[in-house]
Amino acid sequence: MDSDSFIPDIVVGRLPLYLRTLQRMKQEGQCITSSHELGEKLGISPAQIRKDLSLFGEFGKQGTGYQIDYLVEKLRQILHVDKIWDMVVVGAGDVGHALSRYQGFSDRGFQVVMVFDNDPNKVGLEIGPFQIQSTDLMSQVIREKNIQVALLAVPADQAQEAANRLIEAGIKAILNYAPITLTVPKYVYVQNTDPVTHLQRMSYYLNF
Amino acid sequence: MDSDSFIPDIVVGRLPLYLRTLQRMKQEGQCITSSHELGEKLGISPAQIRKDLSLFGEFGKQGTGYQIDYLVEKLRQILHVDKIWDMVVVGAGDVGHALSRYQGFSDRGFQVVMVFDNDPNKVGLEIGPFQIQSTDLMSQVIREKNIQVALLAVPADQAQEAANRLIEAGIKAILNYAPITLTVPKYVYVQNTDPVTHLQRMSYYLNF
DNA sequence: TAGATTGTTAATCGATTAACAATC
DNA sequence: TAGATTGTTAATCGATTAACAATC
Repeated sequence: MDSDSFIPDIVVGRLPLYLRTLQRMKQEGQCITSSHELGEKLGISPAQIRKDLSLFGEFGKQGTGYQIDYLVEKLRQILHVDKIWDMVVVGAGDVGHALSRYQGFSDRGFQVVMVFDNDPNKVGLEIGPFQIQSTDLMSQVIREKNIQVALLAVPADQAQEAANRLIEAGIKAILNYAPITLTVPKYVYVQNTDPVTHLQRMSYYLNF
Repeated sequence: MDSDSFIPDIVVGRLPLYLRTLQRMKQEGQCITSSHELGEKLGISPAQIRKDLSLFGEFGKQGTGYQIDYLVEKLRQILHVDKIWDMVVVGAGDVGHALSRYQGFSDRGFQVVMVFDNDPNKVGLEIGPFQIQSTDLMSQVIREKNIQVALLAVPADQAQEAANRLIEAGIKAILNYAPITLTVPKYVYVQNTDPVTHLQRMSYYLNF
């Protein structure tokens, strides 16, 4: 291991999958696993899993494998989800609604703390456990609470402008649900989840 | 070009992004673009875009670039979205609800035709423009209508079983919203959209 | 024509895998 | 001990980029 070495982003992208699967094994009462078993479940080669993990340390034991508890803890530290990140939801449509009520965040290092919409008719309405806030207050709240993560669920033609405002207010990571490629500074991280691009990636292989 | 050659999946994965951006340019009235301009918008090198496209044919003109209309049409054919694929939504929770009402499918080659849930208390309720159907009818409907695409939005602990039933009924492509790695035969395509794995990929780079 | 941009080749770069000594 | 599995190196494989002739 060489803890100062550069970690390829493609490796970083696999770590959450390892963590998710390990936590599931743990939940099912399992205590130990191997790169072979984990790879089997994920469709990833055992060698790749060992190589990925070895970039961060030596977490296993020859002849035995990996203690699930310990590896989960290490991965949570590596991915910075050994705390809970506050997030804002921007856009109180159907997607924003689903995100506001999603139960799966808090176990895994995140929580929604506020929901914003620029439609005055929506402001004040209940959405899950939140009251919809005006986007007029957005920058201030983000700055005051030092929020770094945003879930962007506005229509495509408003997404870039909303992203600009979020970044200006200090947001560093955006999970973008709008079907558009955002232009952002290098220090801002974006992940896209447009359902249609995923579908089109599959329809390529389908026959009519 | 060599139309019989194997296309790497990583290339297939970029084509929907090209298509999405080109359709947006078209919508804004633009007629011509270049690999340079497209790459600029997507954060992809011009050489890569030209190379990717050249795997499928010669779509551009030296000195000029690409006719957007023509390239859009070709990409739609390549990705098999020059028709509309029928889809079923499985799971009528918040995510299923958002998917059932999502306005962005039909423009881009897909449409939801039915929504299923195994909760008898939900069956019959309205969800967007649909009535929730019992999963008892699911296999039959999928088979009769020859549906190949499913949006899977059930809780994690029911996802594998639901996937098994879908595959058994003839589903070939699953967009999986459950935070779990599905085990499927090789002829079935799965894309995952777990929001938390995306978030964790970003939190790795964030500082407390 | 001069400038621009394609399609394609060859070179570079990076990621994956095979193999094995170390060791539990 | 014998069997299993790690961490790591070197080899292989694949993807990206640089460069340029062709040509609009």
